Order: sequence, then C-alpha cells, then structure tokens
Amino acid sequence: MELTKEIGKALLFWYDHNARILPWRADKNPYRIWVSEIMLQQTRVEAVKPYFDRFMEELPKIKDLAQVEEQKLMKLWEGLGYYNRARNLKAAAQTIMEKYNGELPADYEQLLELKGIGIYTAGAIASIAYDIPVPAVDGNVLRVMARLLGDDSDILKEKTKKDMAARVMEMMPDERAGDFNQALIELGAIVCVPNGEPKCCDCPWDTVCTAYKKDLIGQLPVKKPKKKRKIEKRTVFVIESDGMVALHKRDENGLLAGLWEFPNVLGKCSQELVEEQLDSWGMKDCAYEFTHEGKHIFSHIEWQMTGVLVSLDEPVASDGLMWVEKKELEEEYAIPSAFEMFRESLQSAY
DNA sequence: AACCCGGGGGT
DNA sequence: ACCCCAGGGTT
Repeated sequence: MELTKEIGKALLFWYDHNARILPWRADKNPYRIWVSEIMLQQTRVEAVKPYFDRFMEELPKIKDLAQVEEQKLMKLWEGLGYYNRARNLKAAAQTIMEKYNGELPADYEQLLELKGIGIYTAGAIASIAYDIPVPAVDGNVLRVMARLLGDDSDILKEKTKKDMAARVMEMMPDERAGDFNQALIELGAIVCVPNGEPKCCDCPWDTVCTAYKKDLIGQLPVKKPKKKRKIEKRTVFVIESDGMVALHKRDENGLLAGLWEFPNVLGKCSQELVEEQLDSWGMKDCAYEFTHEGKHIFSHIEWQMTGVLVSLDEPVASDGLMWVEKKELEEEYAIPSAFEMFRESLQSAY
C-alpha cells in the first residue's frame, strides 16, 4: 500500500490532541531525553516515572553522570532491571565529556557510536532532541506498521525492522520528526496495543489501516515464538546479628552483575545441606530456621527460592561475605528485586 | 542469527 | 501461563 505525507500529518494531528504529559516531554533537553530513552528500553512508561525525576535530580548534568560512583549509580537504578544500561550510560557520559565537550552530539552516526545507544535510541534522540529526520522504530512502531500495512513479516527480523524504517520515512512530515516518531510510538502504546483489543475506534488511521479493513488485527504482528524459561532452585540465607546482615557481591559478569545479594546457593537445601553450608562459613551449630518459599521470574530463568533465616550471637567474618548495618543496606547497597521478599524476614528478626 | 540481560503489568 | 514492554551488547 502507498504511504503518504498526508497519512503522516493525520497522525501528527492526533498526537497533538492525545499525547500524554510525561516528565521527559517537558522540554527538549538532550540529556533528559537520552536518559529517558535508556530507561524506557524494554520498560514501561509507568515503571520509569518514579526513577526518572530522582535520577535527574541526583545527576542533573552529563558531567555529574560521568563522575558518579558505581555504587550510587546502581542504587539509583535498583529495581529497574537491565543494570548494564546504567553502566553504559555512565561510560557514554565520559565519552561525551572527553570527545564532545560535554554536549550530546546532534548527529545520528555519532550518537550510534555511544555505548548503550543502538539504532532505535540513536533515531529517537536525534529526532526528538534535534528534529533530525530519521526513523525511530521500536516494538510499538513495528506493531503499528505491521497492522497498517497488513504485513505478516516476522517483526523480530532485522530485515523487517529495516524495511519498516524505510516505510516510516515515506510518511514523515518535513518538520517535527521527533513529534512524528513519538506519535507512532504513542499510537502503539495507547491505541494499537499488543495485549487485548486495540482501540481501533479511537485510531486516526481507522480508514487506512489494512489489518482493520481485512479484520487481521488479531493476527498481526507476526513474531517468532521464544524459548521457554529454565527453572533454577536456590537456597537464600538471611544471616543477621546485632542489627547487621551479611551480603555477598555478585560476579561482575552475567546475571545481575556486580549487584549485592543475600548469600545463596544453587539447589533446595535439606537441613543437612544448610548446616554444611553454614559450617563452611564458620557458623557451626548456630540457630536457623526455614522461613518461606518464593519465586522470581526473569526473562529466561525462573528462580524457585527457599529462605533460611540465621541468627548469630555476633557477626562472623567469612570468605565472600560482607557485614553491613541494616540502615546501610537500605541506603547504600543495590539489591535486585529478586531478593525483595527476603527483606521481610530481616524485619522480623528483631 | 542466537543468546543474554530484569522486572512488572495485562490477559 | 504467556504476552509484552520507547532494545542493546556479545558471540
């Protein structure tokens, strides 16, 4: 089907009357737009909101981000997931200080070279912050375009993304590239939704949408199915003594890299295995109790966890364990959400 | 191209 | 249980 600038303008008109008011839409500050785009990667608007303002308040300038301590950075990101996004953000900030005089470059190719900025994000920043006419094709746009065109290509394929980007450019108005890209995304987020019935009656494209006309909305877009999650059983130890708790720093590579956790081991431990493990930490014959079972679901792994609460008369120095005050734990140490449920057994330990 | 990387909300 | 989300990096 033929896509025209007129179709694009109709969407822009709709956006002008329906755009949500969001913290990062208050102005066109490139730094704010950059941070918001990174936070929004694979993350819903509602999840980002509480993090964004706090982040900008703590690190108002790119220079602040370039100099922030790792520990503080992780604490600001705690619970948001995909923690390498934050590390890449800092690395890119340092590059910007060194190479670009502290200013985010107004150039698609230069943006693309920065860590954590891929094809989508480079397009989003270039268009939204600088009104450079480039596409910004995310999951929303792919869904909207597949339906608009009645296209059953696998939207996860790189070729499909490239083709769709070219089709987007056919509609892009001569001005307001950023608003147009955001309009496409906005349409996908609040009208042409993925779960449940899309609100086609509210869509500015109801008269041109191929999927709507041919009643294919339920069958588009096409995505290759993903593989199943693996299940991992773990035993998690909440070890406390005198207002302090033992933490372990995760490996710098892999899942939840470099974050803090309650010490834990693979597998569901029997009493014997629990005592063996405590023994290896030099906590022989101490009081402990099994607390609760819980699960945490990641994209590709499911943790089924068993909690063990250990109360010691005094902290014991053990290899790989670090004792911290409970207050420090809350204010300084970033602990991923998977362990959230075990914080409560810490409360009840007093 | 396939895999890894979080967490939460909707159905 | 399964879907998806303002994706990017690594292999």
